[in-house]
Amino acid sequence: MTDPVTLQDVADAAGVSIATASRALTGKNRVSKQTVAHVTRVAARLGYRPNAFGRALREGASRTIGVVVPVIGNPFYGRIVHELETELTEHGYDLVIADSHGDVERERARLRMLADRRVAAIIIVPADAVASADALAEAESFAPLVQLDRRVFDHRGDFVGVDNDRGITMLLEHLEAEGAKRVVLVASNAITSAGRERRSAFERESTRLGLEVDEPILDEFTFEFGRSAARQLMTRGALPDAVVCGDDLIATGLMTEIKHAGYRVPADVLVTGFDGTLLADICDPPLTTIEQPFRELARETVAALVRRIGDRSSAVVLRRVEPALRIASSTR
Amino acid sequence: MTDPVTLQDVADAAGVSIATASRALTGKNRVSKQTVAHVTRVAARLGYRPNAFGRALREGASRTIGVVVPVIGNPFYGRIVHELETELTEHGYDLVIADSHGDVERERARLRMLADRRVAAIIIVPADAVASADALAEAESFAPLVQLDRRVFDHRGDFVGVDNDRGITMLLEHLEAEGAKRVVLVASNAITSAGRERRSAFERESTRLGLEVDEPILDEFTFEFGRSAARQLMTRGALPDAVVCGDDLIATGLMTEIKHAGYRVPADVLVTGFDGTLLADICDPPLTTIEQPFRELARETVAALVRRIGDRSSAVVLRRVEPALRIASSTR
DNA sequence: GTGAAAGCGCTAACAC
DNA sequence: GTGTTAGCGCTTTCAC
Repeated sequence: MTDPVTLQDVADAAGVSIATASRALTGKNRVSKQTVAHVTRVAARLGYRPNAFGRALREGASRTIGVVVPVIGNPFYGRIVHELETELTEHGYDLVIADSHGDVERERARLRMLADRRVAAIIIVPADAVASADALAEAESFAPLVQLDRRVFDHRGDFVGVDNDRGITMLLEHLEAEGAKRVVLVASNAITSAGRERRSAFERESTRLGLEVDEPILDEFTFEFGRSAARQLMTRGALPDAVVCGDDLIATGLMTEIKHAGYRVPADVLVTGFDGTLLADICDPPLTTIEQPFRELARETVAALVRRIGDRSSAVVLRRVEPALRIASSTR
Repeated sequence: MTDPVTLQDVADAAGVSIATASRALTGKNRVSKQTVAHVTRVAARLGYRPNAFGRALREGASRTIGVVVPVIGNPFYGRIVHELETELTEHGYDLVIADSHGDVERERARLRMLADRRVAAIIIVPADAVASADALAEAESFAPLVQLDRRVFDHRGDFVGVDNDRGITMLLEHLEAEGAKRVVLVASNAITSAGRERRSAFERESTRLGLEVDEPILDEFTFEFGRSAARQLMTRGALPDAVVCGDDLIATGLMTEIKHAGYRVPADVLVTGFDGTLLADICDPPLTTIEQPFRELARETVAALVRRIGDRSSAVVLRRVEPALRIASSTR
């Protein structure tokens, strides 16, 4: 580890002042072409890399975006982060990732960390639609903030997410067309806007379509819960015609356990997921699910962010992106 | 967004000097308990947050670790990153994530970004066991660096990874015990140490066990390739007794396509994966695979990192972690 | 077109 | 136990 080369070193080696070296390298001000070429060459020869702290300290802001998600290991968020990384890199931003583990206190701590680092802005999938409010408000006093996928009810701020209502509606209409008469919802009981939206759409649409609705089973977004929900469902007696799951993870867990008990999907029961992750392709039968437009979500989120960074007082953005119904063998 | 509160603001409001305020808040030097309490209270009231740049600039290093993985969206790396996040946070470090997209040039760019940010150290899963050498050497001149999961052949540096040789050996012994006589390898052709190790272990052990070996099919670590490999395999004529796949993603893709063509797993052919991700539980039948000890890998990596940060000249660490064979229905 | 110098926020060495 | 001050690397006035 050699001593880092500073701008002063470059200036000395090039025989110019540090100011000229700075101007030559950033290219922002009038410097002779000759000097620019010379300094650039010297910098390259010395292996000069600008110190991001010096620059950020001076400029009062970094070129870094903080991203907070509940669980990076969840395929859905993994995919989201991947797309955000691609999109942000194209805009010249770096990414700092934080994992809230779905816990509000941890989320607060991670947001403070991002604030300390003077990130240019924050993208967050809030852990809780109610309890995250304080931490979000605090964070927003430090940096522009955009909510992704879920939003906090009391927080007036930018939001980009899929149209959950539309997704559930498409699923139920599809199930009804496939002949389902009795349905049940298996989802997370975490207090999230996405969960609420999906649940209320489920209730409204099942009524509208004249479907019989069993008592929902609610817990968390995990494969394990999907399995446990299946067991609960089977002890209730006759299975409903269709199970609408909160996400692909729950759906695959549930399907695994149901098949294990000797039932067949879709012959005995239809099953649907939500998100359109890889899991939906991998399970057997492949899962009918709602495809989240990952690329578009990332693009819209970054667009909102850039707008917000440019003008903190611009109108609040509430962007609903259209999902797609992906029909597979689990429902026909 | 109110103007950020600086240490000077706190000092003024508390009626002490900036140095005292600094000492009171960092708690590193002798200050009266009274002053500490007072300054702490004032800082909290003002909503003071230390500027990480000022601190890092002064201290010459940040409390941030850079992590570079090929694809964050891949469940295996998603899981790895999640565990690293947990472990690093416990040590008081933050995490900056970068995605190399498996591309050497992009990897170089991301490593430079991390160097610019003066990360305290770097954890990397190199994209290429040969072509990544230059970028790694350059990065290591800026910050301590630990390789995880894969290593660069020409790079003498710390490495933590699973014992791939042992994993493949366990798989083949298991397959042989299940009666397999003819086997084939379906894996990535990317030049990675893990790939090489698994492949040479496959060749050596299949010979040792007296197994007949078909020509391997090599491409990339994706679900899609798994499917395409299955099609290639089926056009060759009679299927082998067992297919050993480079990772769970390939295995699940392959299994999907094989079943689609009417073959049964494990009745017609045995299939194994590698990594022990969620995918192995979700597919049907569940996949026999090699379980990577994710927690332990993360722990060992961070331990090596901390050691290296503490003493840049300490002996090179080459840590092989023991995998476990997880037997499931795909092989019996 | 270029140089000198101030200052971003912080910590630590040095006084007292 | 507390205050004063230098300086980390950088950009940007302000002179010339």
